[in-house]
Amino acid sequence: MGIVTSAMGVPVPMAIESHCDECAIREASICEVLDAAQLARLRGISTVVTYAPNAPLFEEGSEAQHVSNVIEGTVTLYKLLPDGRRQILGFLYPGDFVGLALDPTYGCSAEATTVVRMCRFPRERLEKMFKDLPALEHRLLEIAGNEIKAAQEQMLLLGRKTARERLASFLLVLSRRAAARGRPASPVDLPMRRSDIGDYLGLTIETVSRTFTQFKKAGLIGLPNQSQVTLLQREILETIAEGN
Amino acid sequence: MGIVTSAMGVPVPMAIESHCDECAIREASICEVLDAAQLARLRGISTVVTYAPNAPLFEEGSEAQHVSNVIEGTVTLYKLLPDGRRQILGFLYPGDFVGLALDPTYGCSAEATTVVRMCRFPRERLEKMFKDLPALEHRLLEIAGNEIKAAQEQMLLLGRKTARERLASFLLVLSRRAAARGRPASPVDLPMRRSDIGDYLGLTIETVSRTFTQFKKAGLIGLPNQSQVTLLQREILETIAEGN
DNA sequence: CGGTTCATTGATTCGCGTCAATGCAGGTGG
DNA sequence: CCACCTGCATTGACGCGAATCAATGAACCG
Repeated sequence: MGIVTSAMGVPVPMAIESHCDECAIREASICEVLDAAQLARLRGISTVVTYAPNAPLFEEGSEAQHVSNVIEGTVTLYKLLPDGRRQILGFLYPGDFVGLALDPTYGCSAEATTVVRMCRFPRERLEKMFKDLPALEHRLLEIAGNEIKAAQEQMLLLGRKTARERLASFLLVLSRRAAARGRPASPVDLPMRRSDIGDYLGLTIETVSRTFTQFKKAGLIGLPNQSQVTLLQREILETIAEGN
Repeated sequence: MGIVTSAMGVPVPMAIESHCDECAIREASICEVLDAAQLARLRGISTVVTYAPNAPLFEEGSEAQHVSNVIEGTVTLYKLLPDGRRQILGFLYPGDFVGLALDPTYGCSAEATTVVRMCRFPRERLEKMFKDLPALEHRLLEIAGNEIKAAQEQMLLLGRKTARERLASFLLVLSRRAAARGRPASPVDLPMRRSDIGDYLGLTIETVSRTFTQFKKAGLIGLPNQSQVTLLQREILETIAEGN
């Protein structure tokens, strides 16, 4: 493996690879809309980089030099208040897109939750490529639309749902997401810590923990270990998540 | 003026006009990136519609037939939980864009807050036009990026800020928005009701009201009437909004 | 084995929600 | 012109859900 942090504390990728022939997520990423020739051009400007867990990818307000696709692992996007309060905006999984193509500065910070491999494009070069590959821009607009919808759902959650409703919603989203990727819908993986879940749902660690045990005692979920949840009563969880 | 609601309760536009030569918001809307010839094509598929206050524009989950630009008035976007809890996702002002171009169903509901005039495009026809006018799609991607950033800021507010911080943030955003449109930054207009502010900030009417009077007593704002706020101590409000 | 990190659980506090009353402006009809 | 409504905003009293503070457990690791 490689360097994770330079002598000056500046984060740098752990490792840099190069190709995308056997890319595991190609059909889920921005490349899916391109034919072979176009893909070759895109590959020309892409680099695969690897980050260690907890490595910062970029910080809010800094110049957005790259735009990336997650290939492996999960990435946490968040914003901070000056006193340290944190709001996690999302957890990105393989296939997810990082960095708005057209904005020259990042609106939030990002760090690797697990070991992360990403396919990275220099933002400016990608942008120039839009002129020749309108399909690429179309695809990004599609992705942006999905993100907006997800953000709106999250605003409903943060503004109006109770702790129980938030956690139930969270578990179901993870479960559906896993199913959509061909993974089992039920033992749901939680690659993040309780504090991350809390910061994502606008709750404290303690409330997250208490709500987990409450669900467990009610027979709605099983907690085989800290990072897995079995959904035992999916329908009841769904009712809870919708606020009934 | 025209019909506001048909006999069957189906909402229909109050009035329909036609041109966009003296459009007040052209440079702020999606049209700004087009030259005269392109604009003529776009105009060909556009209609100006007017809605009365409280008229519903569309409902979550329904088919997205149009995509529009607000010309005049303000629009409220929101989501509901089955028991009636409401989260307002945003207030749209002249120049703002309604409806993600690429999604065939609406992810939220919308209604007119005031009298509203909008420039409306049939979604499918607009989409077809993308092929010839890539600049249009580029502009939409830009708009989507701004919306994502705003949504992220709002998630921070809803998940982590206190009532005071939320209201201060809200007033400042409105003030900056007004200034950016060449209006005075200080007596801020509140075209929406207290309950709308509450549903936008994830608070109750009462908390919004109490926080207003708290700010007023502290000399931070003035409340000449129910729908206007004078920002007397902008810097202090800014400190509060950032969480200090 | 002690140290570190994270999760759980309990006791208590507190900010905001809930419930209820009052105020206030605009509109309508007598 | 006034009495009365209606819709909103304000204010107060009280309660609750989640935060805070604090202790204990559990897993992992050098």
